[in-house]
Amino acid sequence: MPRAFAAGDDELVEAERLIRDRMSGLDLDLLSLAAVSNVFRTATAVRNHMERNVLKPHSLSWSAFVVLFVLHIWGAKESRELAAEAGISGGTLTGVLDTLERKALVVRQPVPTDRRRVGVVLTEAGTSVVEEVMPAFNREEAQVTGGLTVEETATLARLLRTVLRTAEDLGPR
Amino acid sequence: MPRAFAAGDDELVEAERLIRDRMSGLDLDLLSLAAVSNVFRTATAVRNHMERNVLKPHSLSWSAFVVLFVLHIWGAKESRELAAEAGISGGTLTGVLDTLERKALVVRQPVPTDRRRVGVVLTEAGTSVVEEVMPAFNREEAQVTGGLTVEETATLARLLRTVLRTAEDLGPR
DNA sequence: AGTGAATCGTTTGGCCCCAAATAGTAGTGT
DNA sequence: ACACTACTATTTGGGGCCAAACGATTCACT
Repeated sequence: MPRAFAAGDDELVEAERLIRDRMSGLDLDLLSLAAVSNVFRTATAVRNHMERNVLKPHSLSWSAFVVLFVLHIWGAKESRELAAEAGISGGTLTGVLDTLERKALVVRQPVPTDRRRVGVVLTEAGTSVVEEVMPAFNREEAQVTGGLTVEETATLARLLRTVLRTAEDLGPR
Repeated sequence: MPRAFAAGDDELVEAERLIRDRMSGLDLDLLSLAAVSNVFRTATAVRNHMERNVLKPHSLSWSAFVVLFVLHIWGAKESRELAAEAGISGGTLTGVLDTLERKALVVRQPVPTDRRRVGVVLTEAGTSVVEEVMPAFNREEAQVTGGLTVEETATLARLLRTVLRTAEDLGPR
C-alpha cells in the first residue's frame, strides 16, 4: 500500500506533512485517512507475507487457499455459496476451480436435481493440503499479532468489525 | 474476504463454532485468526466500496489512483520510486502507466542524464482528476470510520501500525 | 402445455498483479 | 579501450479479478 497514505508512524512524518501541505484547502479528515490507509497497508503487508512464506511453497494462490479452507470447514458447497463465502465473484471462482481441479485438490459434481448447479468437493489430496497449510497459516497470524497484547488483539478485531459492518451497510448507493 | 474466517460478529457464531469443531486438534490461535481475518475482510469491503462509489465513476483502478495521488503529493517521481511508493512491482507499474498515459493523465519523460530512467509527471487533466477524487475518497473514509469515536479511530490506526511493522520486519526469511 | 422471467455456471474482454527473463545503459576496474 | 558488474524499465507468461453477456435450465403463471 502507498506509503504516502500512512500515518501514525514516526518514519512517515515527512509524508504526513507533505499531504497536509499539498492537500490543504481540500479540508481532509486526516484521522480517518490514517486509519483506513493503515487497514490497506497492513492487509497488503500481511497478505504478501502469507503468500510468500505459507502459500507459495504449496503453489497456492490466496483465493485458492480460501476456497479449500471453506470447503474443509463446510464439507461441501455449491458454486454460488462457495463464491460468496470466499468473497470472490462467480466468474473468478470458475477460474480458481479450474486451477484446483487441474491439481486434483477439488472435484466438481453435477447436482442431480438441478442441472444448472454444480457441487464442489475436496479430494483426499485437497484435504491433506488444507490440514497441512492451515496450522502454518495460523502460526504466522499469531506471529504478526505478536506485538499486541491479548486485549489489544481483541480490541483490534472489534474495531475492525465495526468498520466492516459500516462499510457493508453503506452498500452500493 | 471469507465469511468463514471471521469472528467477533454475532452473525458468525455458527462459522466460528464450525471452525472450532473442524479444526480442533489443530490447536489454532483463534484470537489472532479473528484479528487477521478481520483485517482482510475490512480491507476488501472498504476497497470494494471505494472502487464502486468513488473510483469507478472516473474509470480509475485502485493502483491508478494511488499513482496519481503519489504524483500529486510529490510533484514528480521516477518509475522506481513511484512503484515503491505505490506498493506495486515495477512490471505492474509499466502497465498502469501505459493506461494512465493513454488517458492523458500522466506523461513519461526521459531523464537526460541517464537514459535508463524515466520520469513521470501529472498532466493538467491528471491534476484536476486527483483534486476531484481525493476529497470524495476522504469523505468515504470518514463515512466508514463513522461508527468509531475519535479515540477508537486513533487506536485502530495505532494497533494496525504495530501489526504492519511486525509483518514488515518478519521479512522474507 | 407453453411462454416469459429468473437463476445457474461459464465465457469474454480488459485490467491488474507478480516473478523471471530481457535489452539497454551506466559505472568500475584494468 | 575493454570487459564485468549493476542498475534501469520493459516484456513475457501464468494467474487472478470483475462486470457484462451468454446459453442452459428451472420456475411461475396462465
